[in-house]
This record gives sequence, structure tokens and C-alpha cells, in this order.
Amino acid sequence: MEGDDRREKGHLSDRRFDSLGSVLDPRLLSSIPFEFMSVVQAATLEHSLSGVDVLAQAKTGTGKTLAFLLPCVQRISTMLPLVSRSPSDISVLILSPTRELALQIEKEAVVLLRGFQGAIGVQHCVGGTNMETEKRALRSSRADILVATPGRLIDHLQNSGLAPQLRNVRALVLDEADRMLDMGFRRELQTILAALPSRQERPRQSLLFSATIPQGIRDVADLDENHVFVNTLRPEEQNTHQHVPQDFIIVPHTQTFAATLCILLESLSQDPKTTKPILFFSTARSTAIFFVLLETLQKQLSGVHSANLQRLSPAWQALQTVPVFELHSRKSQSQRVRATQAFTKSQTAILCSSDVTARGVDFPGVTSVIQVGLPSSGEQYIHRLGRTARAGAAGSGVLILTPYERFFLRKKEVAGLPLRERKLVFTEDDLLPEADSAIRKALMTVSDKEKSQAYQAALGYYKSSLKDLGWSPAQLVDEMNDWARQALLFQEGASGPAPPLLAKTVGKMGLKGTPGLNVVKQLPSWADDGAGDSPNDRGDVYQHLSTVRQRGSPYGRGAKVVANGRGGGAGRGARDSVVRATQSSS
DNA sequence: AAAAAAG
Repeated sequence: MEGDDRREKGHLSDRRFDSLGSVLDPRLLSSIPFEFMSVVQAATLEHSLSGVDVLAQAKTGTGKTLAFLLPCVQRISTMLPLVSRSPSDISVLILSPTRELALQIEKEAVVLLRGFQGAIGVQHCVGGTNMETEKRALRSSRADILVATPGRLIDHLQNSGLAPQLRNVRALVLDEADRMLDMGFRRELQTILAALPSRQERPRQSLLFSATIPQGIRDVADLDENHVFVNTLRPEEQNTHQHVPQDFIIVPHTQTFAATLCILLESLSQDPKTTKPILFFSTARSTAIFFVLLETLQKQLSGVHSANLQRLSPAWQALQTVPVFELHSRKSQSQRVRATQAFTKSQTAILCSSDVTARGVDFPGVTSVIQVGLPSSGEQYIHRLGRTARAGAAGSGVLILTPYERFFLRKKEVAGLPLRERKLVFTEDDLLPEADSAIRKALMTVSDKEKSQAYQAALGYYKSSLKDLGWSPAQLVDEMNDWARQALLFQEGASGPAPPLLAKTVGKMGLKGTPGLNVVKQLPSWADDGAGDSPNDRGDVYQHLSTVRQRGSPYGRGAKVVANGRGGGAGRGARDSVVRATQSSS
């Protein structure tokens, strides 16, 4: 605790919020839930409160949200009692790259607005929710501050007649600004900017916040030429990620899930009461599969007779009860909201996530970030890592790669990081053979449909990295087919040697004519969208597995494990198992 | 089709 306090002070400044007593509206000042400003806040507030444009670079988890909300709320408060304004006018527009981040920002704004007792309102508009409900709320209640994701905002502009409410916008905030300005969002941002009044006719302030500020951001951003650039990174520390202990592990792709499970079991055995890792996957489909695997393992464990459960190692016991959540774009928005809330308030839990939560989202107390498979970019690796070790707390990172993904370590954003290779050392009683066996059994309960979807997603994902991988399209298909069969245990059945793909889909992927693909005119009924998610009855398998071995894991040691030149032997029980790790610099 | 983001 003492150490935490010291680190906590590291991101706090010595300036108190009440030093702004002459500048800030007292109702705003009294709603600030902190005594001291963070470093970013202290460095940006004097500028942003003066009204100039600000481009700020700061570590994640250091109070950026409050840094841009304060000047926005203050600005609106000076416009009170709002006689000249229509109650439906939007004064501040905040854009976020994900729905979860938008909702989180709105929540912080609600806190800051308490003192105004409804005179200033904040609302959100994000996808995946009822369009009509939002439309009505935007009409009938104050939305002085609107927090939005781009797609849904444009939808409202074009279909709900929201445009007139934006004619008085006085401030525009881009959170995760680099993401908002990159190729994926730039067009949408242009559409939104076009709906705002020109800055000549209606002066406004732009506030851009991000942990990484790439070259050229100023060329595309909506920034005044007299803007202030604030960099709160100390040169010697650069970014959090320089200080967070980070390991990488290279395993064959058949062992990726087992290695991931090992890392989880290891952290559960060290600290079952406080462990709170996030597991990041590259596609929504593989996120879903690993989540199902964990759920299945838990159900299998709960079928183990309690007397036998006592004999298992503490890690397996802990796995049975730790809450597990999944969060990605293939879930409904209400499920996403529920998972976000539940993981936020859990002291110990496991979150399986896609890159939805890679940026900005603030889950308290995340103890480690485990990245499974190739991250989509060096920057994305850093943003994901930033979900732990926030606001001065401790945290660590693990990256699990296959040999063909090793090139990632040479990317320029990653090459300078303190990433150290860690080998899972195979000893007689280590966890990997058990984990492998458990994963294989659990995979039997995953439907061919789910496996096919993961296969298709992986093809699409790796296709964008062919150059880095040094693969031809045919090699890509070979590797992914092997992955489907050997790692996902996709059964080559009546449908052919690989999961089936529609000719149409293959065409869109640009893989027409590539050997090795199982191209079909029509998907078999089990893989069709209309079919249920799980034709296999998981319940049967639980029953089947409910007999436990005398000692060790409930999953036996059936699978032969070969990695780094050593096979896993039949050893003693899991009670004494540990993942042995050796550190060696890479 | 591949994170995400509109349905």
C-alpha cells in the first residue's frame, strides 16, 4: 500500500483543484472528486480554460478525461442561464472510437455536473442501442454535452434531424485522437466536421487527447494554427509501457490456448483473491472461443466431486470460481454493457476481450494484460498494455506468439520495449500438459460452426499481414487449415478438409483460386447463420468428464505435448505444479 | 471477410 501511494503521487501534481477557485464555477469546483490535479490536468488546464486549442499527449490512465471535461463544463457554465440558447442545443461534442469509452466519459461528466442540478445535461449516442430512444432523449432533454461514436452520430445527423442542434457547438473533443484521425475513422470525422458550423462564423475550441501522437496528426486535425501542444511524458520515462514488466512466450500455434491457460493458472495460484487479468485476442471469434473454453472448464470443474476438488492444486480450484467475462463486437450492446460493469466492479475476474477495450477504457485494478497472438500493430500492443499499471498501480504484460508471428518483436514501436523472453519449461509436473489436455477436452464442446467462424476470421486477419509473415496466399491457407485442424480440432468430415467458405466470401477476401480452400456454393446447415450456436450438447461432455483422476488435474494427461524439444511426461499430481519460468534477455 | 463503428 505504501508503495502504491508513492507511485500514485508520481502521476499526481502538487497543484490543488481549489487553486482554480477564482476561475471555475463553484458548482463545478465542488463536484470535482479529487483534491490534487494529475500531471496532465495541471499541464493542460491553464491553456484549455483560456479557450485555446490544445493537443495533449499523456500516458493512459492519468486523468485525461477530467482534463478535457473541466474546460468544457466551465465553458457551458459561463453561458448560463442559457437564455439565448435553445434547450436542445449541443454546446460540446465529444467523439470516442468505441461505445464503451463513450459511455465511460458520459459517466464522468455526470459526476461533474451534479452541482448544476439539471441545468446542464450530458447525453450519449452510440451504436447498438435503440435509435428511437436516443432520438427522443436528444429532443426532449438537455444535451449540452454530447458524447458520441461516429457512426451513430452520423446516423442521427442524416435520419433524426439532429443537424440543427449542432449549429451552436463551442467545443469539439477528440478522445484517442490518433485513432479518430486514422484511416478507419477519417471519412466519418470529415462528415461530422462538415455538419458543424465553420469556425469563422462560430468560434469553437478543439481539444485533442491521446497517448500517442503520430507525425502528421496536425495536418488532418481540426486544430487552430495557434494551438498549444502539451506533452506530459517525461523524456526519461516516455510512457508507462517502458516500466511495466513484459514477457513474451513463443509456442507452436497448437499450444497457444494451452499456454494462455497456463499463464492464467499461474496468476491464480499466486494471488487467487486479487488477480484480474485481461486477455486480448485478435478477432472477436477467437475471443468468443477462448471464453467458451474457460466457461466449459469451469462447468467441468464444478462437476468434480468436492472431495476430489480438494486434491487439486489451488490454481485449478481458483479457476472454478473466478468470474469470466467476454467483451467484443459480436455481442449485443446490452451484453457488452453488462460485462463492462461486472468486470469493473470485480476485485478478481478474467476478461476475454477483443480490441474494443484496447484503448482508453479504465477498468480499476487490472493486474496483467495477456495478449494472445499477433497484435494488429505495435501501437495497439502499447494501448492494450496500458489497461494495466494505471494511475501508478502495478501491473505486468505477457505476449504469446507463434514462431511465425515472431516478426512482431522487430516492429519499431516494440523493439525498444523491455520485452523479455520467457520459456515455459517442461518439467514432469508442470501445468502445460494438463492445460493442453484440458483445452482439448473443452474444444470437443465447441461447435464446428464456432470453429469455422474463427477460421474465417483468422484468414481475414492474417491476410492483412501477409508481407510481414512472408507468406504466399497458398501458405496462408495451409497454415490456417492446419490451425483449424490441429489447434481448434476442427473435424474434417463430410464437409471437406477445411472449414467451408462461400465462393462469395473467398472473392471478397481476394483469395479466389487459392489451393487448399474448401469453397462451397452453399454453407452446410450446421454452419449456416440460422443454425444454433452449439449443436454439440455440452452437457453430455460435462457428465462424461465428471470422473476425476486420483491426483492431478481433472482433465488427465492424454495429449502429447511437444514444444521446445521436450515432451510432457506423465508426472505427479497437479498439487505441486507450477509453471516454471526462466528469464532470458531477448 | 479482418478491431472498430450504422443497421
